[in-house]
Amino acid sequence: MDTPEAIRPLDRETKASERPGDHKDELRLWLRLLTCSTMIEREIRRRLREEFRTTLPRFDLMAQLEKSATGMTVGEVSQRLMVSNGNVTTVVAGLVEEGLVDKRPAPHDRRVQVISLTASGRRQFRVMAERHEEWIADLFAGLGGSDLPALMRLLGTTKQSIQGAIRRAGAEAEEA
Amino acid sequence: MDTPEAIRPLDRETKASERPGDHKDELRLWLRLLTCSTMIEREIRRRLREEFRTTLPRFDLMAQLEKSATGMTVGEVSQRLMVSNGNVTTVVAGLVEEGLVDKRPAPHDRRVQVISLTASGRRQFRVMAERHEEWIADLFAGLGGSDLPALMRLLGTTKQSIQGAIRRAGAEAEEA
DNA sequence: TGCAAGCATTTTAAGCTTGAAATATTTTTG
DNA sequence: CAAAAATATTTCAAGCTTAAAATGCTTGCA
Repeated sequence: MDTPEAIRPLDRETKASERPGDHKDELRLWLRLLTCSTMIEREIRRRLREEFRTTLPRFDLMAQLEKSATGMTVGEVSQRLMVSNGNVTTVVAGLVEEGLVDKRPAPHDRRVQVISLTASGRRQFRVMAERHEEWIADLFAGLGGSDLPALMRLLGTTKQSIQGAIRRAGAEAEEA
Repeated sequence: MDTPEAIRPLDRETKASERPGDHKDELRLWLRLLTCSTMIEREIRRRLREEFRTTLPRFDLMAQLEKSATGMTVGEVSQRLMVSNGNVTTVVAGLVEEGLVDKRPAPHDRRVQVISLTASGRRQFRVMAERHEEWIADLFAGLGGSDLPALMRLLGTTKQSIQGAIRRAGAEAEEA
């Protein structure tokens, strides 16, 4: 009742250009991307909780720290993880509490805090990271041989597209 | 110093099967998927806040309700949105407060609450949905003509792969 | 030198999210 | 029919997240 006959014929056209102002395909794509991402994230959270009694934010933070031998500042971590500074402060506090992470002021600039894994943190992370890698491989196991690189490439293009759009929006706000 | 010569040659091989136990490609794919999803989500949240003083959870909830003429139960919404029941309760409370959503007990089963958009809610949602669709189209604007359906297809395969893995994990837990 | 501007981090207030426990109702079963 | 099991929702406690304000330090400049 809300799909008038007059519009029907266009349903077979997939080119957005032939349906000016209609972007349902992009919307569907976004929905599907979000669904995949959400399902994986939920499952990883669940398994981290079940198997290691920890959370995804903590795991992600430790993963960043593990990559750096010398430690990272709060600012660096927050940029890498794409979360706010305050967020890093909070999550780090929990990890310090558990003795997995070390936090000390930088020697030359007392504003800066340097965060690093403790020996115990590094040990525990290695165990979790190995399991995590298996979980991810398992979740993507249904993709055929050529699907993986193809998806990788398309998501690369997508990432650039997103960054471009965000940059455009930012530049627009700049002009004011 | 932590990349011994002996391992180097394999770096050119992309087939995981030739590096038993290694799933770095899947890991990179997951990271990229998550990055895309996170960047879009953050940008949409930002624009919803700036332009409409609202949040993504509220928008998503209204979007579900808009699809149903007769209203939906809390359980239905929570399943569709893949969030907990308690979450729906909270977000609905806010929307009822603002007069955008209506909530009433189902006539035949007093455990059930039926949620629906008010006239005002429906009106406001239409405006937001139109802008939202434009934003998404803009974010994906950098994808070439064939990229969109290709990505759609690959994400479909991915979704099935994930669902399979989650089902397997669930069945495993069942056996205990 | 002294002070203004800039930076890195923390704090704060508000809202989202979850899993689990509690509540209220309906359905099943003995 | 009554008790038990199942179901729908809400409440609760804990933790995550953010933007904005506050704090404390450094740097550049007059």
